[in-house]
Amino acid sequence: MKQLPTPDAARSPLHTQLDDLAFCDDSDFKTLDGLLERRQEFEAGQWVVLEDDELDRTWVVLSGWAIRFKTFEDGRRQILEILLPGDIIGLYAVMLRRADFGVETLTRMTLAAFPAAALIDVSTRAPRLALALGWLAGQGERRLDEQVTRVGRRSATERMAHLFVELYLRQRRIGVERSECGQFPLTQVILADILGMSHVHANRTFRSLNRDSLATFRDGRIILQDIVRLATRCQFDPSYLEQPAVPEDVQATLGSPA
Amino acid sequence: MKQLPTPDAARSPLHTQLDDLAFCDDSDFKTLDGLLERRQEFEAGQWVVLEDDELDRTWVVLSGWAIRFKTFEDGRRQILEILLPGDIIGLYAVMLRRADFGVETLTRMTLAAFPAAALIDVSTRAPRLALALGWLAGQGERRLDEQVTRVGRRSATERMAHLFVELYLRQRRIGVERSECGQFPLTQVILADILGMSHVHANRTFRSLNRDSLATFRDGRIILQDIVRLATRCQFDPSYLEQPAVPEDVQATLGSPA
DNA sequence: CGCAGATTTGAGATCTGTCAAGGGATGTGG
DNA sequence: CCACATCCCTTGACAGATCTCAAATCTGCG
Repeated sequence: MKQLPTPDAARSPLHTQLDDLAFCDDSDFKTLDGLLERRQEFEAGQWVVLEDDELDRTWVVLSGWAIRFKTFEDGRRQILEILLPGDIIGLYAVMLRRADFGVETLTRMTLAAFPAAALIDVSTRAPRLALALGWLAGQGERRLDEQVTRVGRRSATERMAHLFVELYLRQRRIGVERSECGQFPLTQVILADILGMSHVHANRTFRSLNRDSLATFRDGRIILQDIVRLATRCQFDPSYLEQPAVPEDVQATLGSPA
Repeated sequence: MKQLPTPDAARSPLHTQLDDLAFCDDSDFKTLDGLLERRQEFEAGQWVVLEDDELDRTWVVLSGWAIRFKTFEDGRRQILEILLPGDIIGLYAVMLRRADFGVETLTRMTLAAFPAAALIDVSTRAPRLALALGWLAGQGERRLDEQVTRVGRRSATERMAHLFVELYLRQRRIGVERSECGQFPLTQVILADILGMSHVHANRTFRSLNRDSLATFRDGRIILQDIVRLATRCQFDPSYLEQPAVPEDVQATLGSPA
């Protein structure tokens, strides 16, 4: 059975994601909350993870936006993904104890540290929760697959429209207010580095969407005006974002939530 | 302590990868072999996983080459990664019970089926092994990060050189004969779909490397002629392929191999 | 031989990057 | 309040990269 949202609003995005699985129960959430002891605030533009850092903890995003990226010596930068509330940063990287990427905040942000040791405990102490975290990691991998195809096989306009629709749907899922959906704190330089193009071309591409009344810019934020036409423009297929149900055999093996 | 290679040659690539961790012992390998019951042969050009298939098992590559990819309705295709012996296909996808990608063999291939149920068992029955598999998955994710960067932020020549060096190093790791290293069963159409370019441009790019005596083509295979200069050409940084040591606290928690 | 698939090349159109410059908003110090 | 710096958005011009279309060549195979 689905759980009601936790009173603690700051933690709800992760719970919302896990709730969608209809799989964890209150005791799992208690275990999770126990593991997420250290909470930490960041300002916009701060580094959370340095490239090539040794990594002894992973982070859970409670609020705010961040980017995960790689840079070259010559200054080129590729953003691998946008991190939103409910996302987990570097679940595997922490197992390897090394970050091959940097993480930087785009807005004020609340994060919860997830010590490496806890990750190993969790599989024995709360196998259902461990599976749920693996589930989230799987979601992240599916998004990364889509990022490869977006950058590799779509035109500039398609790339941008596709990213916008993805972000919109991810906001919807984590329970962002309807009126706040489709508003992104992204600069055009950041868009360029996500989509693998120069910032000049990112501007031209955005202006083109803007001329077609698909997106606009106000108060430092990108605002989507017509999701449906954006999705049409890039033949958006939302299946890679969908949350599949938990198979029955898995439920049988691990036991249903209370 | 490192284990000696298993007598069963066909299974050795996976063991080799796991051996590098110096982490699993004989009983772990026995457990692994027990899980990999169904072995299956494929011809070149066969489908292993259909796009949008329901997925009730994952596969371990024992020998041969394959690609994991996505296609569009209009025929565009993006190859997400090259699969080599020792790689695991869709470890997370199987948890989600759905493949958002296809897998197709490039050569004759031996695969071992890894039933979904076994994945859930393994974390309780052989936690060290479960961790080792997570490790491998982490390696795969790091490669995917690099694929995003390669496609998004490198020139055509850099992309191709970078892919070649990666494949060479991966062959080295899994114990391919020195004389066989740097020989790839890849067509230029496949190269194009990995690197996010047209096959015409893939040809021109390859010809350019060929003119510089960096790579050549013989008997249907690409053959690298000068790894060092290829690596220089794309400022190759091998750190994303390196196998970090198992942290001491992890060893302490799970116990050392016998 | 004839076919299918793969490589190769040329020509022209299109896309994208680089360089350069200007404008607007914001913040700081005088 | 102004001067100034900074950051971001915007645009034009041009060079270079890449795509598409088309066709020729080559190779393995039945």
